[in-house]
Amino acid sequence: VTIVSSTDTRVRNRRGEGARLRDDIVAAAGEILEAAGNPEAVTLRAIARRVGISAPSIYGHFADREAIVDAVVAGGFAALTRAVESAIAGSDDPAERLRLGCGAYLRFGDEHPQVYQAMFACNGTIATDRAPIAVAAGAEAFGVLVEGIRDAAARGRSTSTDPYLDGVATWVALHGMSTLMANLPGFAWPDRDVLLGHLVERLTRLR
Amino acid sequence: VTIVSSTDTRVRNRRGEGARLRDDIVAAAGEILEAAGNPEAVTLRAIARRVGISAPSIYGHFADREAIVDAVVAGGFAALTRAVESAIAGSDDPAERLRLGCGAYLRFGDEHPQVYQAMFACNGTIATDRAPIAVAAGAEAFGVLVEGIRDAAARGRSTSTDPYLDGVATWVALHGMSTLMANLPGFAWPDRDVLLGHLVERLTRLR
DNA sequence: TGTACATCAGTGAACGCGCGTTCACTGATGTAC
DNA sequence: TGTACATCAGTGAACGCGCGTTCACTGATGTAC
Repeated sequence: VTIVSSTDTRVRNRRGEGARLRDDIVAAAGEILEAAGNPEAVTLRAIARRVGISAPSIYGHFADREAIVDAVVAGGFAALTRAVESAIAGSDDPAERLRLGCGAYLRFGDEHPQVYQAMFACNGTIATDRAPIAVAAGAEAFGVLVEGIRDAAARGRSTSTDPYLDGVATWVALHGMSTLMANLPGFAWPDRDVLLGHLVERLTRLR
Repeated sequence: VTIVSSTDTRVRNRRGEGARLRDDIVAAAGEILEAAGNPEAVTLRAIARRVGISAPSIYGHFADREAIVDAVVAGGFAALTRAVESAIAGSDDPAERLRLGCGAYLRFGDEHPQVYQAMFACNGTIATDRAPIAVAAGAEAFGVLVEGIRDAAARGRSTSTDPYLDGVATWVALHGMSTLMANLPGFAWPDRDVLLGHLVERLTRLR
């Protein structure tokens, strides 16, 4: 167990290296979000306490509080895309690549449930500005999924005749599985891998 | 458009009817949640402004702020169960009943996206106390789904051999579809009913 | 090699705000006699 | 029928808190000469 005391004093960055604080701020924000389970807990003061700086120092790197959460979300999308792409690189078989990719997607949600939630919680009123970020970044990972289904169909491993529709279906199912399992740990869930395999198989129409 | 001015003054309840304020408080909390899109916006003062009372009056009916949100969530579960049950009463055909029930579930999510989100957002740290409520109340609606699949299978309308697993699969897919469509309106969604029909058909194994 | 100086990476105190919650209270409304 | 009184349904002022943000500042670090 690593305990970061709140009385920690950080050594000041050397000249020219001030930008490193930016990364520390984003990392701290992500940790606070993950620990508190709610984006409102990611306050400038909480971040400052965790990093070991004073709150106003943050303004050298971010315009306001919201910009920090946006950076956490952007980092989450980058990490998710990386995870999925490195997972599917593990096989040449199109059906297996679909399974690996979806498994990696779900694993990301398991490991960073609050960041994952924040990534897709740019709902209506609150952060309409962030929706385009999510759409653009998520579109990349989503495109990989659709291409995977198309490829599997072309090579006779899937009976899909509408890869886009099947891709959306698979994605919403994965999303629902990830968020519900995180939020309702008390429910009598079937085995994670059985459920995942079931969804992927039926929705990407593997055979 | 109905505009409820914040300078509205409420007529005081007559003696013995004080409990009516309780319902007004829960209704106002639900409206604020739905309008603001985030549970932190449901403050005692915002509720008081909307109802036309002073903030301390709320303490006659609720122990604290959290209890109000809990009441909204409980009301949401009751309404969801009612909606699903009244929808499936519209047909005797087991496959059609599944479609109708899932359609009603999704419609509830469409019409009350923030309440729906709050119902299932009793994540880890924040409101562990609320998880049992969700599990118990949701279990009722979920049981209806599993029974529906079992019934359809018994009458030859579904090829399901594991109604529980298929029920979970259907549920997580509906949940994912509901929350993602609400949160990412900018995405190029397929037609709502096509996607819904697709998910229900494949996951409950209709034939 | 020494020194004045610009710049960088932050700090500390303070502001105004809305919040949950408490406290003592008020005034209308029913009820007992 | 009248009246004293208990009760009910709230109110108004105040508290302490943590927050985002601003402002003028400080002191170490590198650079020009």
